Amino acid sequence: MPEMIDPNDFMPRYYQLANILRESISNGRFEAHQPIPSERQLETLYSVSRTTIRQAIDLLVRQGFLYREHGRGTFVSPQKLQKGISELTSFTEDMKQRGLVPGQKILEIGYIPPPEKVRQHLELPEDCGQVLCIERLRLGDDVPMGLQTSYYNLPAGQTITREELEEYGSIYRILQEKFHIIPTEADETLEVTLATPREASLLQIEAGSPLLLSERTAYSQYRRVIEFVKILYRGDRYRYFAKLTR
Amino acid sequence: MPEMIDPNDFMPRYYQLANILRESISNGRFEAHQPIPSERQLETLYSVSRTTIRQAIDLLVRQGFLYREHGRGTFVSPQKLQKGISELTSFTEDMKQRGLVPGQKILEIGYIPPPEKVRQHLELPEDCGQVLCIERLRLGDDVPMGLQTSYYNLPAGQTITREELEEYGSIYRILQEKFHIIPTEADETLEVTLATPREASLLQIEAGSPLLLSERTAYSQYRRVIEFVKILYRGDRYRYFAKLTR
DNA sequence: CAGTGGTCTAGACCACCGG
DNA sequence: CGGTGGTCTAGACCACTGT
Repeated sequence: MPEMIDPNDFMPRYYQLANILRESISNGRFEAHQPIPSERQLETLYSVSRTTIRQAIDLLVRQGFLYREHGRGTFVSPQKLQKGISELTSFTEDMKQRGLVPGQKILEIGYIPPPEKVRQHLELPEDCGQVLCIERLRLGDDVPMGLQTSYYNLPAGQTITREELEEYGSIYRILQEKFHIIPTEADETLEVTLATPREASLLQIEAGSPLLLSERTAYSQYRRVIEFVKILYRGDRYRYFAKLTR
Repeated sequence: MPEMIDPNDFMPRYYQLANILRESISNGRFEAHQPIPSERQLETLYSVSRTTIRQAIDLLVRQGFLYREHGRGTFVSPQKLQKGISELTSFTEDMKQRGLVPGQKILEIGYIPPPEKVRQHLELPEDCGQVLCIERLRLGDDVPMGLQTSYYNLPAGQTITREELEEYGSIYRILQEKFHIIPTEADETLEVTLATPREASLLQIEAGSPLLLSERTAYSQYRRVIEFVKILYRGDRYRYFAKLTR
């Protein structure tokens, strides 16, 4: 019954195993708070060494699917701990995870000389040229959720058009599929602010309503800054989740 | 010049090595964006196997001190990525990390029947008794930063007194030193809210000012819920940091 | 006590990067 | 090509848990 590991697959074995185990958890084949087979058992079950087993389990523990207890075993995390958070997601993915249909209304798209703060976050020199700036109203189930302004320093000669953005829906998808740039890490800050009249009218709330301001600098797999994004979320519709460890 | 690893130390070798490397980074012995010695070099430098080396480096990569590039080497992260975030910290530790002197004014401490929401977060049955509730005004450099209400379901017969709390300053310290309970994991949500007149007067702001509301459920090393904490941060003084990965 | 996860070793081969 | 990190093996001993 357990799916097997293909040694010739391009994916590493520990990764294949992690997928198999994660699948067993989602299927309910392994139940919450119940132990999964011990590492020695998995060794013979899947014919891989214990190191590989542990690498797979490490991954799932970090993702919140499993937890270990020394001398007892490895157990399945209860439901609410299974949603991996503190993950770098695009607005689009974020909405999907929340069970909402993501949407957008493009307000602006074009090249501008970056404001000082943006320039610093993008790690650009003072005499840098213009950067791509996109302002969008973001929707969840067709209702305004936030106002997003993002800045990109794309490779020379490359750009993103309004048509592409409308077609793909998500910048992260374009970056990945068109430029092979994968956002892998980001620093984010969250704070509270109040809506200006313009922000309020776009978000369909009253001026002075509280907003959650997120500012994020994202880095590619090559450790280069790829974007600086500012999102103003409606205070009454958005809640931020994080999973903390020590 | 490198500090050595003591095989007889109670700390695992990979952990000792991680400390040595982290120290070298803070000292500036290793500089930002410069490579650290390769894994094979570290193997002979510290007389431990490559597996152990990699375990140490893995730790520092997860903590944001180092990054790897396949085929090139392992490098020191730039300053701003060195502050490990998304870590579970008490208010006290949080303030220290921000360079402020933590303080508190205890408003209430005593046993109450938990409100429904609190009871659910603490995973207690409907007919549970009373739980310990502590309300404190939290200060940073003697200035009000937030209003904290925390709930605990302590082991039978155990409790925390006002005197202990004033002496230790931090609940996490009491939990650790008195009860040997270590908070190791937590789920947190952040949202925006507006100050009620009472909250405003305690925080010395105007009623209706925006606040950042954090709600956190923390788990012990035994995977038991140990606390549910609600903190209302002053919107003008507090900013939340997170480091995201994918 | 036997079984669990935690740490560790000394190898090996691979994919990737630079000169 | 040689050097780097990425993956993997087949062992070993330890600390901890339960019965």
